[in-house]
Amino acid sequence: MNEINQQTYSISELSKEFEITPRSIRHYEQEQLISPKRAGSQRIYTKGDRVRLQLILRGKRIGFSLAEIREIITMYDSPSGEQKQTELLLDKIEQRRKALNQQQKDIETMLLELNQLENRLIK
Amino acid sequence: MNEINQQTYSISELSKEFEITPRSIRHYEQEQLISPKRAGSQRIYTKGDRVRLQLILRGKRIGFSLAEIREIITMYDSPSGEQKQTELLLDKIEQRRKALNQQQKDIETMLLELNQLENRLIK
DNA sequence: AGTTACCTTTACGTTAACGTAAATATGAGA
DNA sequence: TCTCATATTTACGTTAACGTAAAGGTAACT
Repeated sequence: MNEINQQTYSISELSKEFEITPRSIRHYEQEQLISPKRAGSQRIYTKGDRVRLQLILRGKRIGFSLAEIREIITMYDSPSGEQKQTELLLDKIEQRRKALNQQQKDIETMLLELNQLENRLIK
Repeated sequence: MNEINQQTYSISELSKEFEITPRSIRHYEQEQLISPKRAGSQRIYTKGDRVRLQLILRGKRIGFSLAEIREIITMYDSPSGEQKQTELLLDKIEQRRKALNQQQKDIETMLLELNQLENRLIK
């Protein structure tokens, strides 16, 4: 039992599921964030591609640029072989983490401010 | 003891403190996010303006557009008088909160993924 | 064979958030 | 008075992230 359960998706299927335009998905491909296979000229997306698309959209919601998301993605795709490269990756991971932690703080303060504002209004 | 401790800032002082260009600050003014007083033609920023600028930058770090930030700011400046308006404001607050909660989730998943990636590299 | 529903590539258009340059004003110090 | 630092307004330029045609290919009904 091999080669079974290889579900794939068309571009319109994914665009409907995630509520984005096909144009956006093609744009992400053009920006090297995703690389679907082809059947002739038609793009075919695997489950892995779908996961990657989810990662892209998650990054966008957090406010990352496509360039930043590409950096993250290429970290995932790194051969994980050479030591020097690994150091660099760990560095970048640490940077990302710091930015994300800062965002967490920012979000929490903003949530607090919203609460205060709400209280002012309700009172 | 009134009218004391009214510290103010010039545009370059604020731009240095927050590591942004004066151009950006003027842009925020043009977009109605801040409204400093003037001494002749020169802009003079009060402590309140400074706080507002911090709010702007915090919003930016979270990934908000200037338009969204302006919405939040105008919520703060609302007269808090009419009931109908108040309802609308509470609605918008709720929307903001939902978006922020989603972002918190997104950030946490991304932090988890970074951890996994790191473990893969260290192992 | 004709229409319909998707798909493709190419390419110009648009918006946000500034960058950058030019020309000008102003107060402080040498 | 001259120069320097800092300020102003005006306006065109730039980049990212798509939007929006336009022109055409392909597989499946009718």
